[in-house]
Amino acid sequence: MSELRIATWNVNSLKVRLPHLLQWLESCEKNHHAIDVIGLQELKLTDDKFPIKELQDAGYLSLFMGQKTYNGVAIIVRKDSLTHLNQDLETAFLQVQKNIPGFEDDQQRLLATTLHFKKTAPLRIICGYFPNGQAPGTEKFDYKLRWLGALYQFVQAELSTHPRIVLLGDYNIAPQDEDVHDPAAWVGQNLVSEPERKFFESFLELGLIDSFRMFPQAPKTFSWWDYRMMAFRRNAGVRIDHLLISPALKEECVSCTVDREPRKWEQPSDHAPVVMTLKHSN
DNA sequence: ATGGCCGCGCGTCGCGGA
Repeated sequence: MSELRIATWNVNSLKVRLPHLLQWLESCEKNHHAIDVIGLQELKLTDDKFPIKELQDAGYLSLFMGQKTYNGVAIIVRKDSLTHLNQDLETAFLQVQKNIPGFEDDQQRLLATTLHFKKTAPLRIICGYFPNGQAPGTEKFDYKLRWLGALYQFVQAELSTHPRIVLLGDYNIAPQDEDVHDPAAWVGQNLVSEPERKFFESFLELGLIDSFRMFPQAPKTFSWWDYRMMAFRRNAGVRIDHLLISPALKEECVSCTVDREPRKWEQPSDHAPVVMTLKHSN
């Protein structure tokens, strides 16, 4: 039996959070829970500033697409976890897709790639930083819905060619009331409004599965807490970071958990990493 | 108690985040 760990983390500036990322990856490795692949969001840096070398020194290869100030996504893979033929930057990331095909966008929000791991059959990883949306009725919200519509089309097409898909990232959608600390106060608000939740549902209707909800979870488990109002101490959060898996992966999926530890560290990201484990019997 | 924070840029406040 071997395990593969896949994570998602909105780091809210990779420049600021690189030490946290490296520390977290190292601590996972030390605990014999090494992260094999992680999708990052909100890099907030241009490609020339991406810490390729620091991550390579930590044993990880990087695929990234940044921009100045806002957005930016990356997929980082543990070199040793890849098949020997794929253990360098030129060959690690196959079938790379940058942003959603056919959807004109200046904002760098989506990366997809196929990875060939030693432990399992190839996986199609789609890493998204879904638009925040600001508030229903705004232009940014319209953009969020258009982006979601384009993503739906893309994922539908991907499913027909790639059976083993992980759609991970910062969805900026809390799918159910149990994913919100105070559902009554949030009714109709951004992140929980009906059209957003309908889109989340539409991905489930495509057959994707919210890996987090496959398992019993502590009530009030969240992945994001506002920096203000002592939200983390009060656990006033929302669960908006998700790993959805295609049906082909359901039997292999054995856990999905939020790691709250890095949120407690000095100068943290406002998001916590979420980790999913696939078990492959061989 | 509807507020309090944080990161960024060419900035010393405004914007975006969620």
